[in-house]
Amino acid sequence: MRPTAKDLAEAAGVSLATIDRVLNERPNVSPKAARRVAEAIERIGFVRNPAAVALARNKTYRFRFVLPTSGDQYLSELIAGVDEAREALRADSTEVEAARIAMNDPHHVAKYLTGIDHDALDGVAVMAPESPQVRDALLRLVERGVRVVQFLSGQERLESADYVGVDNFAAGATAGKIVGRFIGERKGKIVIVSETMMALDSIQRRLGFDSIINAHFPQLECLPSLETYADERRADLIIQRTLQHNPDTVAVYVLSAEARIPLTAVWSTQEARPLTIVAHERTPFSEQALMDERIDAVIAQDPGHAVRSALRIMRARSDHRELLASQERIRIEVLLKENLQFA
Amino acid sequence: MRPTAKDLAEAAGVSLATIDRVLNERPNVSPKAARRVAEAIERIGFVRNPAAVALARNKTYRFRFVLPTSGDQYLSELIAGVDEAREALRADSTEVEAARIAMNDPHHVAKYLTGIDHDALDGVAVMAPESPQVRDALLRLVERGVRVVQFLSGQERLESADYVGVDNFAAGATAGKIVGRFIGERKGKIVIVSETMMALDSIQRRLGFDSIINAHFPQLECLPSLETYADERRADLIIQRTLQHNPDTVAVYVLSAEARIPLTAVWSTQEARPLTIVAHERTPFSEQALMDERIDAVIAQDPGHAVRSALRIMRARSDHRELLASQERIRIEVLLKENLQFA
DNA sequence: CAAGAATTGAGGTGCGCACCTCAAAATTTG
DNA sequence: CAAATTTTGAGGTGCGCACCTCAATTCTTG
Repeated sequence: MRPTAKDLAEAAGVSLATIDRVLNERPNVSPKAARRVAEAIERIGFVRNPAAVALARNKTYRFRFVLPTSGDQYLSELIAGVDEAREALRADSTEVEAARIAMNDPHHVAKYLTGIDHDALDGVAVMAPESPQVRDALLRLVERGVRVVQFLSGQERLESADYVGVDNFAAGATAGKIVGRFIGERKGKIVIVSETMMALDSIQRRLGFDSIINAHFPQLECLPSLETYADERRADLIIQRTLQHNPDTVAVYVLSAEARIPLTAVWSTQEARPLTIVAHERTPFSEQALMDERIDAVIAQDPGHAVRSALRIMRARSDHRELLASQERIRIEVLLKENLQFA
Repeated sequence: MRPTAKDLAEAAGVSLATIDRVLNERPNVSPKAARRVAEAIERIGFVRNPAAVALARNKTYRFRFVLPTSGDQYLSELIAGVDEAREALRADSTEVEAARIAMNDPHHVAKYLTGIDHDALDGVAVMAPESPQVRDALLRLVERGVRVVQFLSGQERLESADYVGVDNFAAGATAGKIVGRFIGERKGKIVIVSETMMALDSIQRRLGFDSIINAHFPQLECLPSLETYADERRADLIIQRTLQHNPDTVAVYVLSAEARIPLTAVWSTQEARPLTIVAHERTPFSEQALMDERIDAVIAQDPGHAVRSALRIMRARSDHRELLASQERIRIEVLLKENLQFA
């Protein structure tokens, strides 16, 4: 039989009350008693029954995802992931919500974060661009006892918070390797498109991409990043112009999550010439384009996994529990037409 | 406040005893009462508290992985995954064990499976090659109330069991696409090595690989599969001979989980000539070879994820619970040097 | 309509732990 | 050494549910 707290009390030669004080880190425990209990835990292999703990505590957890208002299909996938998790966790006394706020003004984001009621919320997963104000607001949240996860965004990593997402330098490098190897011996230029190069993740992806191309594929030349600012007209214009000025373009790399606008522009200008095209994130658009062989590869991070991972982390931190690191590593996935695997 | 069984009883206008009968599918419930309870569950949004259920049931789950005795590094990774899961689930009254049995004689495997004590075990995850006898033994286990998962192996899929693992045809196709695109325009032959072509998964991978090469890369020719039978001497011999007879070889595809023996043979014969090499499964060997750029890509299925998935499935089946399908899909990962991401 | 069967309700117990109170014992302090 | 303080123990309650018993009620069936 698995030992209970009562068995532990006997083994340690103390009362149940003292066991309770030790296990729940209550005050008024002598070092001697603490030692005896710790030793007994080791000796008899005591492990608290999480079901009993959960029942006795009878606590409901509240976690919030803070996501941008703007955003295209990938954001929808994320929202879907949050909804799915909310349903799945309803049974476990865990409330999951998603807030959408405008991310263009860091001051506004910081204000929102500061305004969060810290005893109504156990954790937040924040997807916001880097800014000192946001950074400070996050730190203050942590100080007030809210578990913070930096979520899929190009934030400077905080010591006191967890990060969920891929290494964007590596993601860019992976894209670079795929582009380089798919093109082969041919010489030519690579058009690189981004929504904005202000974001840290875009910068890191670009750096990773360039590092591989420069080191391994000297016959290829990366053009300066084109920024669409999520503006369709602007995207059409600059992409058309760039492709016309560079008839020796052999590849297009879209490093933002949303590839629809730039690639539509590419395909409208450029009908016959075969380009190697690599984009980021699995969305209905990129899925379809992979199936149609209009995109060669997609570098992705699974949004559902990211959401679940953030929740597991916040939950574990709330309970002062360890977590299984290997399960929380978000993979840099390489998707081809062949390994899409629809469920 | 979240509704409890008591609230549900009130809402349905029945007693707690009837609620208990309905929830736990006990006999002697009139259709009328069942309907009233079902309606009330919907109406007030009742969800059983899993912590309370677990505590009251006070059941310990026992799951066993049945793995082959032979096998190299990938099997070690699997065992490590099982060990990790065992530790993680110890708290949840779940015992996880791994049994190693010889898989060469299907009769022996079937006998082992038949000998399993079905009330001492809640579920088994079996990694065994296809055979009618094993298939029947698994079916009998299911009939006796043991949850069965067909685990990472080329079994014919059973209706009454779950499958954890990738679609091997798609995995082979993915390998084919990578090989084809990495080689580019060049003409040449592809050496394909397998431990054995008796296994269903090897056959499926080969079919997937061929289908892509034939359809998209007519300049490449797939040679007949070389079978090593896990014999180092034999591998050296046949691989050397094949490479010498086919000086126009441009790629090697190893479709078994263990790439060490065949690739060592390749590298020893073939020093200078640059070959595109694709193998399966992430192991210390394949990791190192990727880092050293002696392998170009690895097609992998995460063993840790597979183990956790199998356990989640067996647990959910035991509790008659639904599970989150999206979480249980094992991805066909494409690993390059760039996206290895050491933890 | 009576006897049998099926259904329902009331009530109790226990799962393992958190959280609380109060008194007793041990230790520290002036 | 006495008083103040800290530490410890005993004991109780409740979390939400599963599982059990027994009596009361309703429904079948010949």
